[in-house]
Amino acid sequence: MENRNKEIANIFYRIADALEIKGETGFKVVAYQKAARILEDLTQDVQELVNSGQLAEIPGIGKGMAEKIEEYLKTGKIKRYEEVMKDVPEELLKLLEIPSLGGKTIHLMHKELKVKNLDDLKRVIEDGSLEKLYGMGKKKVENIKKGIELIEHAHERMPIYEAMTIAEDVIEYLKGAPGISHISTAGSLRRMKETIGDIDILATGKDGQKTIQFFVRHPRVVQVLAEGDTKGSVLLETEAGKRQVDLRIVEADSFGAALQYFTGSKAHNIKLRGLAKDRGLKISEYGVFKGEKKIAGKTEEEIYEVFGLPVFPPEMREDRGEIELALEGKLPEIIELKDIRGDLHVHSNWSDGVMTLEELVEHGKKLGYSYLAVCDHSQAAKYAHGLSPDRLAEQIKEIDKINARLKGFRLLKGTEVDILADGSIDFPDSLLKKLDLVVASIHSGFKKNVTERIISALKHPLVNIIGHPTGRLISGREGYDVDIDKVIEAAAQYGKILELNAYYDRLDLDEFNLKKAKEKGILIAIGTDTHYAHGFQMMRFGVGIARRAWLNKKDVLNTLPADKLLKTMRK
DNA sequence: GCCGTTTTCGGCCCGACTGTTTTCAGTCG
Repeated sequence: MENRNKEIANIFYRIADALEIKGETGFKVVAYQKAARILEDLTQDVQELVNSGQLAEIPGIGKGMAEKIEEYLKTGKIKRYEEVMKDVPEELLKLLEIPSLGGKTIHLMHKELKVKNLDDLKRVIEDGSLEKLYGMGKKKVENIKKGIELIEHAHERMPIYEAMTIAEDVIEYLKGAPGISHISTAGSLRRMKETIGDIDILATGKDGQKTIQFFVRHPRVVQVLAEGDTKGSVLLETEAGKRQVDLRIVEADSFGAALQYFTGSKAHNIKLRGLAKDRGLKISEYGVFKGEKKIAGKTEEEIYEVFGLPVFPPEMREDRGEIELALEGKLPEIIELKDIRGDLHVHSNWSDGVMTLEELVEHGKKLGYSYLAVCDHSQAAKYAHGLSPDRLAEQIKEIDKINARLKGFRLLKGTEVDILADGSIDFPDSLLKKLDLVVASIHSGFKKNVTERIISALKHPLVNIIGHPTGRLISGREGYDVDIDKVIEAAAQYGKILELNAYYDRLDLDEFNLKKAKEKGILIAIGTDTHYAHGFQMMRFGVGIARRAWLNKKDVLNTLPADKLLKTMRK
């Protein structure tokens, strides 16, 4: 069900690619891409919108798109797609992924040299026939060759934690550059997307050229892709492979405009530019202009203020309705990192963590939290030294002792208990009753009746939270065979809480499912699932994703003080 | 292909960079 939105989106993306190669006007290409993105962002099944006749009311979905969507829902096919693909070999679409190679050139090499795939392309590079085409030359071919190398050597998106670590390292390094100030991340990293393509950094500098020269001499640079006065682009060697980092240098007077511009998203910016146009203004990375006169540029506040708009949190800048709402003064408040009063999922050395209970307390206090929920594994999780019922009983006593000595901080007695193959819970009720909170998770049998098992856990009166509800791992696992919409439905029905696991490789629920959960009034618990001290830092990624889903402070359980949190839990 | 109380036709975000040209096209973000 849920995937039909995605299926149609993919077809639209492919039509867009094919049209680009066919040399259609760029506006059609953009129209298909926009429609595809709208479908991906929907929280409802597109069929529901068709049924209620609301489909064509969505801006960006016109008559043509609506017809094609309905056609797909009825017949499983879109004629226009098949038509378009008649002229464009399947494998040709993939060539668009090659940097510095676009639709026009692909069209040309397809028509003139009968290039149909990557191998053909390599051949016409080697035999020199590509270079002879009109408008081509030695350097263009050389750049295409480099582009091919780039995509063939690991260029997939990186997890946000990795990107953030690299960015912080580069920013630290750049502080030593001559004349530099105002350094910031930009792009999808600043918007806190769960994965990042290139790392974008923006700074102001007195001498752009010198700063860029300093930048490209970073000790881990293995290739310089571009080196100009205002822009540098490099590949850095990291443990995970080569990663691209771009640096832009602007004048202080344009910093806000550039930061706004390079933070994106592209769709958000296009909408903003449309607003500018309506008002006879022009907006670029240098500022907002009225005729020749620059009327804003120094800060993001200035830029947005021109349009009567607030400074959007970067996480909201996706053109998902934020601009329209803000124009009506109805932009919702979203949660902030400082609203978090504690971490609701941490492990100790009683199971597979490395920190003692005392160390957990120490770290929790240092972070300014007022509680941490100790959620060690249960006995079925043998690989993780899951606790037997006796050991858990012992841990409960130990935590009571520690809490008795504490003021203004407490360890919550929790568990991350396994949901077993038959949907039952790995601890007896008598023990669960002694806990402050019960997180139930799937850790085995990823393909066996997962939906039913999770729903039976949700029905269990002593289970409060479902941990990492889909089980996906960003860097390499699809997740359980689970119907997450049914799980969300059931959580709403039984008044239960779903976890946003903040560990960077999980971020589960993701932003789309969080949005669905919020719409059903479900409370979210954010926990880092940390097993070691550094892992507490994952909270910022969890909150970032929560912000991308527009969660409010009230949607998140651990913005509550401990007593209220416990009261909520007992309801 | 989408969209509209300044338009149902003619617009659609803007600029940098590169490489190919000799005034511009393609690609990118």
